[in-house]
Amino acid sequence: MEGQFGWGREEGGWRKGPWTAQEDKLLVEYVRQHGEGRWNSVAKLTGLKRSGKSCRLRWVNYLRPDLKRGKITPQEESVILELHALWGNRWSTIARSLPGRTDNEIKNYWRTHFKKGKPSKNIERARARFLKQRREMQSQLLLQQQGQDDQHEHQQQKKHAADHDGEAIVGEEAPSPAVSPAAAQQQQHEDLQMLQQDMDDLLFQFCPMAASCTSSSCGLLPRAASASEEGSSSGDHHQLDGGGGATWGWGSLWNLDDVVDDVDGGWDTGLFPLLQDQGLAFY
DNA sequence: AAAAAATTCAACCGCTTATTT
DNA sequence: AAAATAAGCGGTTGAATTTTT
Repeated sequence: MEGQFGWGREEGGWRKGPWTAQEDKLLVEYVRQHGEGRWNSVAKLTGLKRSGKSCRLRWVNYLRPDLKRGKITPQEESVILELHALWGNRWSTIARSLPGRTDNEIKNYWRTHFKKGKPSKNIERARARFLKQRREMQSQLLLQQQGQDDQHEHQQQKKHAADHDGEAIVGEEAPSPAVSPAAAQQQQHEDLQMLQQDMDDLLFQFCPMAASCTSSSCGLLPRAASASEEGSSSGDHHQLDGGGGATWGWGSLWNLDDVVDDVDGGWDTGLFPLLQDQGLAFY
């Protein structure tokens, strides 16, 4: 039997839910004989219990032979990034510049990777790991310090206030020439804290999202041609109403995912080694 | 090792636009 | 010219899968 899962049954005459291989076969056969379109007659002619809408969707998003399978490539990704910055959520428009990719696919990709406020999961994870690490480190340091810290009037050690809006850059501390051992310790401690802060900032900076998207990596014009596809109607896009548009967009190249996915080492090859040079370990 | 949380993505829905009758 | 039907679009859902705890 087939209706195994709760959603996948038929409802109001039409089957819904995931397509089976047999259904696909029927639809493919139909298209071979009759071409694309006239989706409502699929059910009549083939006995498939699917609405025309469902048939069209299945064909367009999955069965179409010119579809490109597999992961979105880095090149494709940057096209998506740029075009989205340019046009916002006009998925189908964007898809026209990515042969073999569907609007649905691009939409999904965007949502899972770049949805507002959500840096790539890799960054999130790295950051979570890092913060955890830092927490532990700090408490450890605190204990350590309490142990050997006698009576020191630490007057202005908290000089860097909490609201750091500046752009911290790693390593610009100059250790003062001659200092007592105790002071040196203190100094070291501060350095460490500062470094941690810096790393924190760095992680964020690593995810640019500053705009400046001039369509560089791909020669794509806003409204221009690309009409070569499907040959039918040429000017089919709706007017670019003032409302939509690029509400925001980050630049094109910050493919951390590439680094992470393609190179095996993940973060070991990216930012972290740099930080590890400072004598800090992660994981 | 198992349970919980997070992610993914195929497919749905409602709405708009285009085409046909 | 208007109503009806079909196609297209973008947002949303939720089962299956993967990752984390």
